[in-house]
Amino acid sequence: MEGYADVRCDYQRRIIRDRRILRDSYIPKELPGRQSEVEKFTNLLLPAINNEPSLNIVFLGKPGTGKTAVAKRVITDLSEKFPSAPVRYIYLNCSRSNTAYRVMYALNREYGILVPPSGYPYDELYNNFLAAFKHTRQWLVLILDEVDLLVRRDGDRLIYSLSRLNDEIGYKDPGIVLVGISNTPNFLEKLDPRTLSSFSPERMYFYPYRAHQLHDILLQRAKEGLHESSWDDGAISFIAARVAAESGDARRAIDVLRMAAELAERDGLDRITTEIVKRAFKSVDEEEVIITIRSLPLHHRLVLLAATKLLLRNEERPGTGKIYYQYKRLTRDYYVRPLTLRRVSGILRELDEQGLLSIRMSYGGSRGNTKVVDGLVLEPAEMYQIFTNMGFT
DNA sequence: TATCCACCGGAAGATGGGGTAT
DNA sequence: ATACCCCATCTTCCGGTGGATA
Repeated sequence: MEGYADVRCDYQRRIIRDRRILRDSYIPKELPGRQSEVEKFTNLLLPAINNEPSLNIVFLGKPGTGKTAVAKRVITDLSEKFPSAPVRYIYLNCSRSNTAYRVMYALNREYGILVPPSGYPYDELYNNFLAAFKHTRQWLVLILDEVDLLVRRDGDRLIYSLSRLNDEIGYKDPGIVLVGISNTPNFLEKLDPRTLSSFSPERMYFYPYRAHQLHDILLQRAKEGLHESSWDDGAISFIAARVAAESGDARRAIDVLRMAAELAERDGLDRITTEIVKRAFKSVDEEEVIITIRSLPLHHRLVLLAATKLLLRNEERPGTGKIYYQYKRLTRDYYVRPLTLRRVSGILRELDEQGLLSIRMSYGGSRGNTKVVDGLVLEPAEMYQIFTNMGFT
């Protein structure tokens, strides 16, 4: 796919001006629909800039609601605007640093301490960090993105020790401002009460974008990233309306715009139309599924394939038992030892969380209670096609 | 109303892989 | 060589679960 992209660029660049702007990682100067959040977050950090205690903060909201964008926008703006403030900003994504140890490892590195990525006692890294932090005499604004992943995997000991730190530090000394970003709205309920009471963050809720906000976001990306008059206004409104109806996820809306631009260029068109956008929705769904499956371990793939095969055979709502049986046959074909039922049950849950299939509980009385697969993200035939393209049968 | 089906899901421990320090 | 540390993934064990059934 990458190879084709290069060729395409050589002979046809009628639509896309700057591909980077069509990615969700690009953070524009202005964030449409999130100006008040930018303002609120900025104000919450101002005390630290003035060398005064500042509240901890948590961003709560579904994916694609602008949490990361607001956080990054504000810290880059603040560090440019107040370059000599006694504040240091660190952004960490907990999908990579998903244990307390790894976060501490990252913090050690940020403060110039070289430690091995594993092998040391956690407490030693913590003490390293504490000493270095005190030595700088600067406030630390620590943004932990996707912090719910960290807590789910490793508990809340990191949040506990970092928020407790402020109490132990001298009254007039610089402290830590913890900013947690969570995709799960009930994140705070999962914390230990003791942790919650010393963390006790100011909550900022991020709601799904509405159609007009998505429209503004898309228009901004189009103006910056696409050539002039290379899109129909109707096409952009269509994306905004449909994404608002299904999720309000700006990341998805931007993805669709990017895909529509690529499809239009590939077809040699000079503008993005509503027709192209409709195709782009389908391509984005499929692209996402393929990427997800590629990142799946073997047994996850086999479980998904087992469910797909059953659905393909018009088996309605297969339960864990049937899926496990089918999965065991697949493991024979691939000469691997099958995992236990307990594990496969867990894998089904994980596939559900990744959005590849959807699971429902079935209370079947004398036939027992079990999880039941309601359906796949794609049609079973499409899913099966993806598997065969990957060499599974 | 007690029982029982067929699986649920938490807890704990095993396994095997990475590492440091002495 | 030995003793310790971190970590993801899986197994083992086991007390639930809720409606159909006897």
